[in-house]
Amino acid sequence: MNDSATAEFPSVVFFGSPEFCVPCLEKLVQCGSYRVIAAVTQPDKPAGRGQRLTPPPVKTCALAAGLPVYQPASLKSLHLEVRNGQKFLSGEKSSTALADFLNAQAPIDIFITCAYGKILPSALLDFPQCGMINVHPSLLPRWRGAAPLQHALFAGDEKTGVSIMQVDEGLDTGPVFCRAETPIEPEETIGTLHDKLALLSADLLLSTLPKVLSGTRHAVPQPPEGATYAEKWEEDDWRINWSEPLAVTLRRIRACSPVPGARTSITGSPVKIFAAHQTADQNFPAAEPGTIVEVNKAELIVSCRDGEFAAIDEMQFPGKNRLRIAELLRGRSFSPGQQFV
RNA sequence: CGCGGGGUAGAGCAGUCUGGUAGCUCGUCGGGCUCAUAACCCGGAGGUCGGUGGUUCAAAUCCACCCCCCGCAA
Repeated sequence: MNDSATAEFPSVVFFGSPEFCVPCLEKLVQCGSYRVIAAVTQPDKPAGRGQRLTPPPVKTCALAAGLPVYQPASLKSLHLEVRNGQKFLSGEKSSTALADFLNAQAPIDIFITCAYGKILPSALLDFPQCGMINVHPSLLPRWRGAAPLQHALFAGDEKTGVSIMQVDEGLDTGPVFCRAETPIEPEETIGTLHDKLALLSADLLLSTLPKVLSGTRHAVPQPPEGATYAEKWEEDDWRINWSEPLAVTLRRIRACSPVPGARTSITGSPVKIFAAHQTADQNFPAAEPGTIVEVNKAELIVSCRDGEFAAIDEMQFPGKNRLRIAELLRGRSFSPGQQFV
């Protein structure tokens, strides 16, 4: 056992699952200033075509870095007790191995979480010296919760960002150490925003972590005013309602592009729309929302509410590739009067 | 073995059920018309119909296996 070389580095355990938090884990490992002793992530799940068991991205990243990986199905049973001034975790079933591991590694300096995807019990929050901090991709207290990126984009916010906070019992309610802002560009999609904030998260984490560990940065409670919750971004949110104002429809499309794709349907066939814009020329006959008012070689123009018109730029039919509108129109014909529903 | 769709010219598609000359829109190349054009007219090039094997006088089409892509559901 020779840990004299590493003993001086703060020890951390990383809790995270999706692609979004991979840059955080990568930078944490690569910067060489921390002893990342394990990654905790969701269990492998059947995913994709064929339902093959698929590891969460964080697992793949952690294994590549040679880190131990724990994937408890549940953390609910974790319990903390103090014996002779020493903290001990105990857990049942799937969390037993993690509890044993953490006890063996104690004392641990800090737990870091980012998009782990499960509620973390208070027993865990109290175990490390500095508790647990969370990297949350919004400007807290705005957009606490599961889908802050989509909601910031869909609400038409002009800026968003990343907050690093002390985790407490509530849902993203803990005091905030540090925030970083970034503008939401007019053409921003969930894809571009995701990538941007994933990198910003990693940068902010690395710049904030030393101050948190040294106690030189204190967390400030979130102001109660301005708190909003970003519910999960689900199927209802993906569906285009052509009776909504055009601006809402365009933001919905951007908040769903490239995944999962904003849904609508035409002539009985479901379709996804990935990009659209407001037409410069608004000189089309008034028509029911969702009605095709103009089709030519390069354009498919749809009526929305209030005499506004959307030109569809990218669309996909089931079983087919996602296509720019001009390509799609070569193999498929539409006529004015047809309805998107 | 989760369910389903698909692979045909550079792009997007039809043709497959009911086997019998390889087709459409666009692009591309050449020519024409025009003050001009992304418009229009004429002409050309470009395909071993995803792969392998089988059935047949004959396979894009029917049968078997394989490869790749996409959608749904989780």
